[in-house]
Amino acid sequence: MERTLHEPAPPLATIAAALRRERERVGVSIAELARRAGVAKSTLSQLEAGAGNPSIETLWSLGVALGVPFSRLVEPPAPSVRVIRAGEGPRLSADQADFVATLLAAGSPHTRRDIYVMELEPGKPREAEAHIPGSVEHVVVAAGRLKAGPAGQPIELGPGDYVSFAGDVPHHYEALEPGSWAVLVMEHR
Amino acid sequence: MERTLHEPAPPLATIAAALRRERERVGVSIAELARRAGVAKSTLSQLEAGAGNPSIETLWSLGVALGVPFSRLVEPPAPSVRVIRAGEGPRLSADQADFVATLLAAGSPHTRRDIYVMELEPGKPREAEAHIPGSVEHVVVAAGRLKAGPAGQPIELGPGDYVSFAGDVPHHYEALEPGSWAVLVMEHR
DNA sequence: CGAGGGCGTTCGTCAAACCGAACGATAAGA
DNA sequence: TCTTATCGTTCGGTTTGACGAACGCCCTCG
Repeated sequence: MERTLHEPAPPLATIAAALRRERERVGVSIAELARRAGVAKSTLSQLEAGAGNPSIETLWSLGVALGVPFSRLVEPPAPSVRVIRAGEGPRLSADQADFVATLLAAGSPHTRRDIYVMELEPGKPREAEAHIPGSVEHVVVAAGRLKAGPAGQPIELGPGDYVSFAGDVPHHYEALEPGSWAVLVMEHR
Repeated sequence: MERTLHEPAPPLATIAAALRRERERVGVSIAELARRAGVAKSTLSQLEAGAGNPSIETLWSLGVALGVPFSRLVEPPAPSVRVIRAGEGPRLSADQADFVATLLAAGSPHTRRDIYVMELEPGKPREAEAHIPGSVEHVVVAAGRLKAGPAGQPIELGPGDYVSFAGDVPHHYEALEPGSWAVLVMEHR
């Protein structure tokens, strides 16, 4: 499997900046915030200074005391426009099939929806395990032909066709033509 | 430590479950994931066992190696076969532009995500009003070329290209070639 | 002026997160 | 069967993050 992972990126510096930003937004001192969060103010001081590598519990407490969701402290503010050119982006390849999925937009805990571009080649089909209960997969074929669906009732699809099915049972994808690809939206419960 | 009840959920057990779930989704062993993430497998083993309070850097490395956003590891996760053939389905056509959108899957209040297939023809571009605050649009071009994006910074896209941008400001879509179509995922909040 | 109380930083101690090595279990192959 | 590989877990040793106390600083009030 590959590792083309240019994740958003910087964890520690982001946290330092986010802590200071959110704390000043609330309008409270380091000492006061430390009191409310139940952490030593020395710890908080060093965190805002960019030093340190806080534990989850420490950072969680600070998030609660600040009244902001946890993710705001660890993820940089989202750029309004993101572009991922064809072929770019983090790729997840299955070892047992000619199958490459590119993650375009990962769902946050609140949106619960991942968007992939999935490229398949004829031959070995991709047999997918059952995912977590309640997940649903949506597929729109962009080019080529492919057979997809839960085990036992595969559907044959052409360009523009759409299918959705439960993802919490075993299912498979199989390309019928070379160069087939599709947009896959994976929806979680 | 005291915990406010407003905040979503406790982090410790969630992380253990999320790590295991995501790791099995990728289909990789503890040892392998530990290698990729650059952490001791003993650390990962104990984390999945529910013991421990990982540092940000440790958990971040695991998130990168798993190809999932950080927040999915720390916050709880918040049919059955439908087929819509190309050209079928409820169509929404704009009056002022050569633009047809087909609703494939409407988002429930819980999923907050609509999936469309959008067909455009060159000529009059589609100028979209600003939607409700917090909405995000995701576009994957399936065929043709189109220019899309918020007013002022349009992006030119070809097959396979992906772009996402805030939907709560005016934006537009414009086909540059005949027969252009794209998958549009509209995300609400 | 000097006492008091707030602030943010620095320092020494201690618990624990992280690591590497060793362990038993399981599976594939000679 | 014996070997070899990988798996996940457990066990000391080391590193380091969290803590509390002490420090210097700037106010304000007596």
